[in-house]
Amino acid sequence: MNEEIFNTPLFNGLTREEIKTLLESVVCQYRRYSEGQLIASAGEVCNALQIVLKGRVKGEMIDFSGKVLKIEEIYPPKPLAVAFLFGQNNRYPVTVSAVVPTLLLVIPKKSVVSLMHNSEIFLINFLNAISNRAQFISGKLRFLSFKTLQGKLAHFLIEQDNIQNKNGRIFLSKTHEELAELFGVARPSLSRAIRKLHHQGIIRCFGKNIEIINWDELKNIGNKTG
Amino acid sequence: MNEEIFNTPLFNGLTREEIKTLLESVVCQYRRYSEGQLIASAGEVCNALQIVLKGRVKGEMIDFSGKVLKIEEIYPPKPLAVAFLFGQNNRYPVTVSAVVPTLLLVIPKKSVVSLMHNSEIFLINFLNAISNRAQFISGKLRFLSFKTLQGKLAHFLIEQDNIQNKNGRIFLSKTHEELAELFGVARPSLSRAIRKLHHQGIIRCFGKNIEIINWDELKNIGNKTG
DNA sequence: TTTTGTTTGTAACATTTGTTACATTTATGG
DNA sequence: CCATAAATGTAACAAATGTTACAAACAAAA
Repeated sequence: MNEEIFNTPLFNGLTREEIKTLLESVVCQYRRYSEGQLIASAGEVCNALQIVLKGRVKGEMIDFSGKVLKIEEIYPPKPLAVAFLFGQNNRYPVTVSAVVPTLLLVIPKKSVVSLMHNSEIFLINFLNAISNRAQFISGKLRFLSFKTLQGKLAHFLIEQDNIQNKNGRIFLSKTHEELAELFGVARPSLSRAIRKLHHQGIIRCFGKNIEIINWDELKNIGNKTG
Repeated sequence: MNEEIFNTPLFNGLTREEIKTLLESVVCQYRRYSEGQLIASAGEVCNALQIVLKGRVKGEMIDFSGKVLKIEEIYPPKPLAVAFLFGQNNRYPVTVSAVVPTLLLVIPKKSVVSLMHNSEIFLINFLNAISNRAQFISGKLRFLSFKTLQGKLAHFLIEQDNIQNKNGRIFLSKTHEELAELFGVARPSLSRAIRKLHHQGIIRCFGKNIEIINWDELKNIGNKTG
């Protein structure tokens, strides 16, 4: 039995013995994939829970015209597409393949239901997993709902201040390039937006450190959402 | 017992008797709200499942500066914030209030867990509800990821054709105003985008009817995502 | 230190979208 | 049928962002 199984958030709060017993009570299997091998195509029905135990897996969105668009990577010991096992349209939204040699634990939908019946802890963990996913996407969506770049930036800075809790002194752990990517804009545009806030006397910049000076104004800018 | 309870998707596949028995086995209550009354504030911990049985409920997002931003309305017999009952950050993302006099069925989180234990059908229904929500948001996110208006429009038209399945003949059930709102752009901008596709010979317009002529080009436009 | 590559600042210009305004068409009620 | 309101087409201009290019600053390695 692979060691990573015991670290999966889905089995959080269960002892090793309990996990073993649970898994022995249902049908499930290991599956190995070689580098680059296809795991599931976008649109394919998702009828099993898959947990990455070794290696790495990526999801790619393929466009109407066949161009590859976006990538999300999943590392052990995380499950894969939890929010697409149930629901009306339970199909993979992306094409999934192994980045490196990968080991998956595959648990058929029926077995997942059995597990939820046999263990309330697993049930709660599974609900948490889906909910976390929904909440994560929901946050992203809210972020994108800010129409202007200034709005996104202001929102981001305020959020970062909440997280870092350094009283208006924020350290950017990402490069401008990465931030621009996150915001969905070009890098020079982000530079401009930062410069503008600086010139307006709302923030002060020292390299990767930013200090918020005028809170009221910053919050007002975050205002314009659409 | 309110009639709408038997129509809730969460009790789909259960007989009236089964639903009655189930609900009598757990703690839950009705709650009435008058017009405009606050049901839950954004940020408040969500520790009960709420089902709208009568009336109407709205969710409003409130901004850093206190301005109201977006509204989503929920009608009977739908549940409220299913994706925020579990998960790490199980707090209401929006402020919820009653639009008209409203009756809610409130089922505490613990009772929900009991229900899932007592009825596999309810369990599956609940999983479906959360998953549907996640899938819905996920789709919206993918939609917003198209950077250009032309891209969004192209994506929308192709999607509509898939849904309506009329071989490239699409009927718009929404006004341009509503579509523009959906796309997050101004109405004249949407008009321009449509006109452009028209002038390029990619689509033909007859009032609310649109016909796709050049599929390849349309798909190529949807290509530009970011 | 020098060298090299990465990150950042900034400018000029192109493109896209927003805003406003108004004419035209299309529904709707009387 | 007319009268009115709503929805749509379109133009002119403003504002925001993308694109490209290059220089300056910084970091890591030789």
